[in-house]
Amino acid sequence: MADEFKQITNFDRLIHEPSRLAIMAVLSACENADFTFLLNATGLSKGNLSSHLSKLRDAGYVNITKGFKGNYPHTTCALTRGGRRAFDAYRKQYLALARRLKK
Amino acid sequence: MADEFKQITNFDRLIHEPSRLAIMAVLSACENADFTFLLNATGLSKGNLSSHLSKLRDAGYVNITKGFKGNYPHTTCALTRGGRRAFDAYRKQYLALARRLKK
DNA sequence: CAGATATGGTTTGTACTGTCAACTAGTTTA
DNA sequence: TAAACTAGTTGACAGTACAAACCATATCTG
Repeated sequence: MADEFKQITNFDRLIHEPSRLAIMAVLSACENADFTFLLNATGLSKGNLSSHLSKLRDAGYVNITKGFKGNYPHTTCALTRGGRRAFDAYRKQYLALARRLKK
Repeated sequence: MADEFKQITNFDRLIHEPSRLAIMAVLSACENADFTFLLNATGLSKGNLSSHLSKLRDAGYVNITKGFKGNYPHTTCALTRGGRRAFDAYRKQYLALARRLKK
């Protein structure tokens, strides 16, 4: 039958979590994005976004750069090479299951 | 831009969890399955499978029937109507994101 | 100038969840 | 009768997500 179902349990949970999946999806599309932009794009609360970003940074998936824009602090995020690789791998698994579910 | 990314955070987490997603995917394909079959199909441990099944039953997504097959206890599981509906809804969201990720 | 409000976040607390190891309960084998 | 197997369930523990509170600074408002 299908190892495909077994594969599901191997999804990268760090990415699979909906909040982080949204973040990763946005970042993979936008190349780099600031905190406020992610806030709007994902609909997450600030606290949530902050902690998920920290987790993704700790995993080495995103790079967080803090600086200033005018007088306000300003945080920009981008996928690292590793993050992009991890997301590509996830995407592959995701799409494999999608093909299964389509039928 | 895209509400699609916001939609991600609305995934039904009960189904989205990889272990349960595997279970639901199998059940949606097989119409009804016994414990051992699910064990093999998903690769989960018995304890894990048991507790996830309980959760899905508590949510009203699967129906669990206990009986005997010969002398051994025997548990069969099937999606309820509600479970099938929920899974269909999830599938729709899943595939919508898949289309996004394909590009 | 004092106070209120906005920006851009971080930290904390709580409640939930997933997972594995250990256990129950009965059956077969030798 | 003792060991090993089938078919599960339960308990304990670690990890997580989320909201609410908090912080620092900057800019308006009267």
